[in-house]
Amino acid sequence: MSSSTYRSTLLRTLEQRGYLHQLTDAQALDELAGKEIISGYIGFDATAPSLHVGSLVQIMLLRRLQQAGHKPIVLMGGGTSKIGDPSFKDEARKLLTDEQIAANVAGIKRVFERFLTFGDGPTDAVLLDNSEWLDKLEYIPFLREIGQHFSVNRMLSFDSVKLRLDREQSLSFLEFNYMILQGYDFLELNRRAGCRLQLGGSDQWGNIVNGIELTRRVAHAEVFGITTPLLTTADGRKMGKTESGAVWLNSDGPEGYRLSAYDYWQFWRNTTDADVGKFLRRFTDVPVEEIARLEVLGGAEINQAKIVLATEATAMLHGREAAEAAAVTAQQTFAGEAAAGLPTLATSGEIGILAALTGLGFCASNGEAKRKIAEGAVRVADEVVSNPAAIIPVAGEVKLSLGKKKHALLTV
RNA sequence: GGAGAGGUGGCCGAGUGGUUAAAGGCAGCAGACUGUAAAUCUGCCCGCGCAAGCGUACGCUGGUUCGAAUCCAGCCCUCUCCA
Repeated sequence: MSSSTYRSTLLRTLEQRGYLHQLTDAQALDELAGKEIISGYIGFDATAPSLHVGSLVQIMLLRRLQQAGHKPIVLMGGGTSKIGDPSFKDEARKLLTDEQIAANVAGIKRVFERFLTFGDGPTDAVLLDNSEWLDKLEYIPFLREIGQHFSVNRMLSFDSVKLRLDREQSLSFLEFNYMILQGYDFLELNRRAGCRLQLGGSDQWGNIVNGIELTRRVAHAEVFGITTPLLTTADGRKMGKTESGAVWLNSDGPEGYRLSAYDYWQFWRNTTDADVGKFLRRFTDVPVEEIARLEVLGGAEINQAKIVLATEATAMLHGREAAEAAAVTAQQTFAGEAAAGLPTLATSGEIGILAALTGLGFCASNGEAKRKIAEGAVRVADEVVSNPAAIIPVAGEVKLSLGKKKHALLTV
């Protein structure tokens, strides 16, 4: 791809950094982006207390939008989360209560402030919640105004729905309406905020196109859509899992929905060679020329690029200081030292090896911990532990390791 | 409403009375090799227990049986065709 395809900064950047999959009326959008500030939005689910890296492409997309001199709108799906997006999902989602959703929205909001500048200026980001308009909808007026513009025949032909039907899985009417409500969001944002652009993952194409058509028919406004390629790792796996589960963006928040800055750094550090360039372009602000230089490093030298990736990505989310600290901790740890900055577990002066492994979340059960000990994967102060009944005396700090990558400190 | 098919461990998918905590695959974890990479090979992969063993588990609830994921009844849910 040459950068000469587009003239606007926005589209050129997006193309260069690998965010473009499909877009509607590229020409017109390119032209528009070149001459005025565009408000563009992305919808985010509020089904968990934190977003995870799976949403990071979208978050970065809004950041790029703002960097290119446009206005990002973060649309929290407080309303649509009450339904659940059925797109490409095999089964209906559990329905959440209003309280759960409100709590989730609050947790998610904090992350955006790290990536976007919010405020009242023309290109400052704003955050809206679609429950603001969806909650108040009245059924009959809605059907008359909006429903008449949707053809069921057409909706059934969308991949997102077709897939579900082809696989003989049920799709409730509730879920079927998701598409309509999401389309309605675009119309509403166009009316309220002059929004002209919706961005999203490639699985959102159908929903986005619906919104565009609805807005054109009802508001007679020309609006646009962009989707990003589905992000998978080079070996075809879906991105966003680590040894210990999902890669959450929040480092605070409820147990099970957070990930420390150190672990976040590690996640990026462990990137597959083949993905390093791709990730640097998408998830950091490192200039493309610099990335071009880094990504061609061969052999063990590519690790330099991974460190840059990890540090830059972590700095964006958790701050420069936390990122540097994670880098130092990692460097020391993998050089065999007991470094400060590792996850810690407080003890009362001694602790059973099994309790330590489960307490840190390294193992899910005592049984698993025992298996790992039997496999010779567990080390205390770099000495392999072979006795599952071992009690570790903890004076000061003791390093506990599972495998090569999981390390922690036991403290008093 | 009628007829048929089906609901198995994170996912896919075998299994139709005991040897089944349930084949196989995927995903995951660990070991070896490496560069905290990939590929490959090896081991592990419901919980508790040092172990013998115990407890849970095949949509739900009961039943038959010495013994059920497997048989029977009722219920719930899904799919296909018909009305």
